[in-house]
Amino acid sequence: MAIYSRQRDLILSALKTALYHPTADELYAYLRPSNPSLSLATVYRNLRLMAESGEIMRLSIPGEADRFDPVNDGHYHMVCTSCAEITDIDRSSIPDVRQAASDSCGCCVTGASILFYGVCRECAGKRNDFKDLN
Amino acid sequence: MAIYSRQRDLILSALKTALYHPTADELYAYLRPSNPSLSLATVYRNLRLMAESGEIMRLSIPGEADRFDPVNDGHYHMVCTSCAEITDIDRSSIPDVRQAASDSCGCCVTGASILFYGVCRECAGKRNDFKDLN
DNA sequence: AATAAGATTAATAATAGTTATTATTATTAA
DNA sequence: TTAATAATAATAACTATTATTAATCTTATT
Repeated sequence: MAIYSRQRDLILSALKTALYHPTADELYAYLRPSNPSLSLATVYRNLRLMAESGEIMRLSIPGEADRFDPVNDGHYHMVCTSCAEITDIDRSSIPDVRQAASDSCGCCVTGASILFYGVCRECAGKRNDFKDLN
Repeated sequence: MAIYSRQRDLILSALKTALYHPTADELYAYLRPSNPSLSLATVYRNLRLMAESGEIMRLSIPGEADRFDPVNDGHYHMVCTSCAEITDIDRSSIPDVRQAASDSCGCCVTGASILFYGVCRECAGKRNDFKDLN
């Protein structure tokens, strides 16, 4: 998808600059001050278009607003159950489970979306400090 | 969680009787005729309570309403990209990828929610019949 | 450069899914 | 039995997202 509009370009570069995985609304809040005429619907629409074209990655976490990742190489994500931060997990480090799924259900499994849950390093560190908090 | 109310009992047994993975709204539509005073919010609330207590399983599929599974043994699911039907996939038939994820991100991964995508057997069969439809 | 065709926008309305509120009713415990 | 607690029905409210539409911007063509 060619960059066709200033707004799409803005949204994509904001997403690429972000150090986390923002929601549509967070991107909007970030861009709004410097682009007062930007519309929230435009943010949603362009994120959807870019996700559909495979240019970026949509990240659905149950019970939360969708988040977006500028890197679409099929990598996975881990959600910290303590602070909700999202950590990237390289795809190549996870064994492919699609064949096992195909064998199990007797049909052709072509994709697998995995969301890991755990405690991120920062939160794990904090846990060790609990004794200091008492 | 003990069965405390007639409504919760109703909702749980309807879910157990269902031959698929219904949404809150579908359960409501199913129960309403025989229980005209049942409230949709009651269905949502009880499903949420039972999912939180681990009695049932909430199934989030991006872009769709949440679905529910009466069996909470951590099994996985496959969504047919053709007809949207959901097939259960036994947990034991899929290699555990949590350790690989832990190793990759350097933190403790305790859970993995996997949603497989593919074509169910019925739809795969239909595909072979395309020639008959022309 | 002018212009016509088509795409994109801003603004806002609308929708879907879900949760919150509240007065009332049911359940449990004393 | 009665007080305390919890659940309900009905409905309002909320959040995330998409649809609508008139106006504006792009692009290709003259």
